[in-house]
Formats: sequence, C-alpha cells, structure tokens
Amino acid sequence: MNIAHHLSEHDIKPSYQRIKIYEYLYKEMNHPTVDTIYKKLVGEIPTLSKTTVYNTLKLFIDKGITSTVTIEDNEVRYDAIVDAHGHFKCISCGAIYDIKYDFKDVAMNELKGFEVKETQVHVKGKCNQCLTK
Amino acid sequence: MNIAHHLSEHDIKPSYQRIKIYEYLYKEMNHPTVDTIYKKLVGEIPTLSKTTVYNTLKLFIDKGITSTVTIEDNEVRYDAIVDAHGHFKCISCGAIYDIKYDFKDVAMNELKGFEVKETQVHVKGKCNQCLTK
DNA sequence: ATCTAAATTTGTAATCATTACAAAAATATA
DNA sequence: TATATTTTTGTAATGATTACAAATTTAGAT
Repeated sequence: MNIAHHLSEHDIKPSYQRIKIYEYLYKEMNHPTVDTIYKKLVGEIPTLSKTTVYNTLKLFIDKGITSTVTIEDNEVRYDAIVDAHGHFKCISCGAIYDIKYDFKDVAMNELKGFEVKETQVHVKGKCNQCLTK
Repeated sequence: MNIAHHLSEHDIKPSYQRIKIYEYLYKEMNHPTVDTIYKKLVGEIPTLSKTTVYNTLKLFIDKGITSTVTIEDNEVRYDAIVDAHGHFKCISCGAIYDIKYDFKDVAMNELKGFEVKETQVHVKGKCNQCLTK
C-alpha cells in the first residue's frame, strides 16, 4: 500500500512524520502505545516530539484510519485496523491478538431501539504459546 | 442483603468506610468513578480520604466482589456486579446500561487453546431515551 | 525565486487520575 | 490497660495526556 496516497485519500496531508507514524502502525500491527511509537521512531526522526505522536494519532482517529484499543486501564493502544474486531491480551507475555467475532451475536436484543456506534470486545487470559511452555 | 456479612464472607473486615463504599456501589448501581463515590460519601464521612476509596476498591476487586468497567480511556468505573455482562454507554447523556450477552457467542473459535479469564464487551452509541427526544 | 499566509511540528508547562508512603487513628489481642 | 495489628488519612510522587505558544516547514501568490 502507498501510505502517502492512503493518507491523502482520507484528507490528511502526508507529512514525513505522519507517513512514518502510519507506516509503523500499519506494518508492525503490534497495537503500540504512544510511548512505543515514539521510542521506535525517534531513532529515525531525532527531532520527533511525543506531542506530534499524540496529535497525529488523534488526527488519524478523527479521519477514521486508526482505532484505539483500551484493553488496559492505564494505557491506550492504537491499531491501523478500523473494522470491527476484538482483542485478546495475554496476561503472561503481554501480547495482543486480534480476534474476529460475529458482530450480530454481540449486538444484543437488549439494545433494541438503541443506536450502536461502536463495539469493543476485550478478552484477557493466557495465550496458546504461554500455556504450552 | 447484609453488607457487613457479605464483606466478612469474602474475607474483608467490615469497617465503617468499607460498608459505606460497598453500600453505595451496590445500591446505586450507577457504575461510579472514584471521584463520584468520594464526592457522595464525604458528606456522610467528612474525614474520608480519596486514598481510602482507591484502597477499598482495590481490596474489593482482589476479593472478587467488585469489577471494573473501562469503557472510557480516562476513567475507571466500578460495578458491584461481577458476573459476565457488558456495558453500553450513551454518548449523548453519558448513562451506562448493563447488557447481557451470550457469552458463548463472543468466546470465538480463534481462541481455541487459549485460556480465557475475563471478557469485557463495551458498546457505545445513543440510548433509547436520547433518540426519542 | 521571493514573500506571505497557513499548516505542522516542537518543547514546556499544566492537568488529572492514580499510586507510594509514612504518620495518625482505630481496632483487636494479650 | 498496654501492645501489636489493621485501617485510614494526607501529602507527595508518578505518569499519561493535554494546552499552548513559539519555531519550523509547506503552499500559494506575485
């Protein structure tokens, strides 16, 4: 995918920082925190400011090309995938897995007459790899 | 329900503060934040400290009689219901509704071989009341 | 190419929820 | 009653996020 083009398509001017931040999100797919993104990119972009990372992610969210994952109280994570999907966090190794689920099953009867804008499913436990160790 | 007894049963000494905090959680069922609890109870208990509210809720969670609701990034809410259930937050009036869902539908095939400890379902949108206004 | 205006980035300080920690108060035990 | 233990409290520290204004970069007009 052409990142500059993807940003432009969503009404975001493709500055150097924006391209790098989106590239990191998109390629790593590791649901990073702001701090993770900053620490990784400041090597390549020595003048990078954490404020820029915050500003940029907020812009990406406004424009609909990034979503947040708030599976923990004390940290917000970011995801280049914006389609409805859930997340599993392993309490042993800390890895976060994307999980699909049938959206209809979750949109329960109780919400008849409600307008649903967003659904987040967060599952915690131990992952396959940690269990077989 | 006898709150002192309920606390004792779960290995929590029923101090005045603990009883009042649990009572608030249990009776109001409004998924309050620490600040909400503090502001409400400090009228009745003028010496109450916010630290006590934090300590007490942490204890309740450890002992399994309270759960957290992290439907927003910037605030943790608390719930006296600990059975698996989801939450709907209205983006218009801010109210939080409890919602049941069929747990099996959410525990997806992808998590075969994983050990699931906890599932949270968070839905945001507009509630019935706000829509019909 | 040059000037000017607008957008973007940056650094610092402020904010706010939460935690750490130690002193004070209350409770239980001998 | 005296002592040990538990609980509560207040203050300070932490850490993520936001506010804000200056500096830099980019874009558009001439």
